[in-house]
Amino acid sequence: MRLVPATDGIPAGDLLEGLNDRQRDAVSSTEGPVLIIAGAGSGKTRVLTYRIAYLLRKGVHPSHILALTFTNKAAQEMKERISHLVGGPAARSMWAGTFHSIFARILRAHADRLGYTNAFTIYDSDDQLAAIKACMVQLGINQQVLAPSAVRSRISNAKNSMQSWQEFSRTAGTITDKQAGQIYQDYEKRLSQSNAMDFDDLLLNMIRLLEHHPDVLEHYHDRFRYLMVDEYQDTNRAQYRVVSLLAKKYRNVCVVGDDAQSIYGWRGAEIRNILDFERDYPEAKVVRLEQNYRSTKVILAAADSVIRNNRDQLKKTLWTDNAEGEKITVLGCRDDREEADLIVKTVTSRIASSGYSLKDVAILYRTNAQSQAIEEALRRSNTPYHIVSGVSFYKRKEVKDTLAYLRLIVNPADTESILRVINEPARGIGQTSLRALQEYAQKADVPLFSVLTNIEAVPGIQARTKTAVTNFVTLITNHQFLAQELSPASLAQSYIEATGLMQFYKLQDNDESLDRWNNIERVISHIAEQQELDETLTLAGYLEQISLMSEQDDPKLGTNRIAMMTMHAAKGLEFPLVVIAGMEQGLFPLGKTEVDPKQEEEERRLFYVGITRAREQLVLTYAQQRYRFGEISFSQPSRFLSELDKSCLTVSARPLTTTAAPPARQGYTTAPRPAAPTARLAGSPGQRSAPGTLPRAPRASDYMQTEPTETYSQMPTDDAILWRTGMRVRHPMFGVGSIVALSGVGSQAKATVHFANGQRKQLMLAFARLEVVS
DNA sequence: AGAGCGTCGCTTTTT
DNA sequence: GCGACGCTCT
Repeated sequence: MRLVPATDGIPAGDLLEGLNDRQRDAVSSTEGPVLIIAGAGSGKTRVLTYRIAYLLRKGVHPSHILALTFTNKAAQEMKERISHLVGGPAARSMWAGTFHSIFARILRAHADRLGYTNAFTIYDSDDQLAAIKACMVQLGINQQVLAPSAVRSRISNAKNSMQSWQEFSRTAGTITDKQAGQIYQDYEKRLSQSNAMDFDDLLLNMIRLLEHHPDVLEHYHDRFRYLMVDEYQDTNRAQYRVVSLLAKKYRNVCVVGDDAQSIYGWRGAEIRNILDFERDYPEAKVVRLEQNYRSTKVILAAADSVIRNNRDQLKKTLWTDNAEGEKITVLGCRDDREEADLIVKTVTSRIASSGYSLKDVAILYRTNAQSQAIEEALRRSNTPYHIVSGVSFYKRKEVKDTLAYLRLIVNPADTESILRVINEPARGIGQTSLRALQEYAQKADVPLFSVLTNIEAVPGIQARTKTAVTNFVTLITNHQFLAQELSPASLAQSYIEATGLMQFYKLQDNDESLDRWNNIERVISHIAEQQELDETLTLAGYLEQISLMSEQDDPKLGTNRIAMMTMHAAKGLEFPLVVIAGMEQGLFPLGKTEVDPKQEEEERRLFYVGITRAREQLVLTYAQQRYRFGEISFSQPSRFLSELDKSCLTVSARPLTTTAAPPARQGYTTAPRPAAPTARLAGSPGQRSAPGTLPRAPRASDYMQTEPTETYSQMPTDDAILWRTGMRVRHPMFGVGSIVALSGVGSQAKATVHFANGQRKQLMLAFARLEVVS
């Protein structure tokens, strides 16, 4: 629904046309604190972007606006939409990004004030865990008794609520608490010695910076005169604190959120922040956006019937002018495999009957593990799909090793990275030596790297090991030097070659090691690509981008395939047809939520988020048994199903296995299925779900041809290009060349390319980002 | 020092 | 069902 022509040069007043009264109010209330309670589908993003555009049209300089979001995707979208409204240059010079990336940028500029250098490394949760384990080893704390991951979440929780290790230890009662406090203390020391910050530190250090350096605070007060915070219900105490600090002078702070969509409590988010806004800013203007433009009446009613079961909820009434819509289908299945097949069957038949195209469909689930069974079913039926998960590539061992090597160029003090790669590939620097070196570093109170550079001074290290260490140090320092003159991509290329990592995988020459080798190539190509997009890109900048990224860049956007993702990842998105799979006790709601009503409420809000992603049709499925942790487990339908308003539902308790049943999986039998226990769900168990048709305007996608002949996964198998020898191609790194030979088939297909610069390379077509040059 | 084998725990969700 | 980790053997 495009309400305002997105052209440049319209006066500010025209931005308000086509908005409803409440939206207009929210957009034009630019001065002073504003709280916008934005229900699902109420045009929140539009209001936010229009509000910024409105400010700009009023003459506010873009650099005086700061917009904080929760995900990169949201920030990206906001910038794009603003540049449509007011033009690219203005949009580019305003600051919009995630809390973490904006703060990282500010902290780099003032790192010296806090005792870091501006080359500081950002530790992800795996680095955190490695550091915590190392601390525990040094403290002699048994990891069987106290799980490192438990310590990590306790430290993170403490940091999120701005509790220092001193405070943490002071309030520690039990022995475990005291141990955790000790680990917290050592961990902090370890990170600062590594010139590293974890995610939580990006927030905490921002607070320290603003609180202890009045000149810096003053500077940012005048810099950011208008603050905007999206998804305010997901902010934690530390984020809240930064926002209050920044808003203190001008008090032009506008926060947008929906308490019903708060789903990050496990990460320290405080709904309290949104509930307390009016207390913090008594003069605040409160705007409620309650008209929903997204969903049918049925879907809204269903969502409302669920969320009503939560106690802690701001009262609001969502309504819509949209059509009544179709009832929600609930499908009971025998097991996860049948569930997957049924989802595919239902989706494909609705695509045929309702004129949807593949990209109109989303399959949502609670845990990533559930995607597997559904993926298989989609692949069997040759239905193109796309998994929004993103992180997995960067979690691979070889990718992490590569990045660790690169991080050491920028910040050699990074102990976690040293330990990760110093013997990868094996260089004869074993655990015994490493332990000695670390102990020495700790006693001398210096970073591990400086011990390595001065290895001769360390007693008790074998001569052979010393040579190996010296070579390792030289490898890094040499390339650090080279970094001055080479571009990030060329540097990475020669450096990673020199580490022996690629050679190591190449020599093994099996499918798996070749895969790993290719993944390393992909990282290097990726740097080359990014460098092409941004000529000023530095290696440090690239690494920061990677460490703060989520499922951001979405190469499959706009392609016609079914989307699969967790409900968390689906927040902020919408689809005409949504399937939510795995509606079972123990899976959704996940875990043992009976014991913790607060947790159950969060799960319920997550369900609310899932339901409200749907515009027209919603399908819910559950299975009586499914594979979990490698074995079959049995479960009851989710209690959330019974909370849904019965008048919204159509239930098919017995799945319709009209076509030949899939062959039974090994390990269990396909005995005749007993009637599903769904009598309490709705009045008509066993009724066939008949998808009716919701009248709607034809859209472009209706006429698009879909050819479900290829299988896609999240790995970059590009839409089939017919490669031929003699073809002219471009590689992001090596430039233009021509294909001189082809070998292998399918995912193993390789091309030998002769590049214009004289290089000859064999490249895996599935991975190398080759473009055809015409 | 490093390879090989067995055990354990694990899956929430993300910056 | 898989991967990370620890123990043992060479």
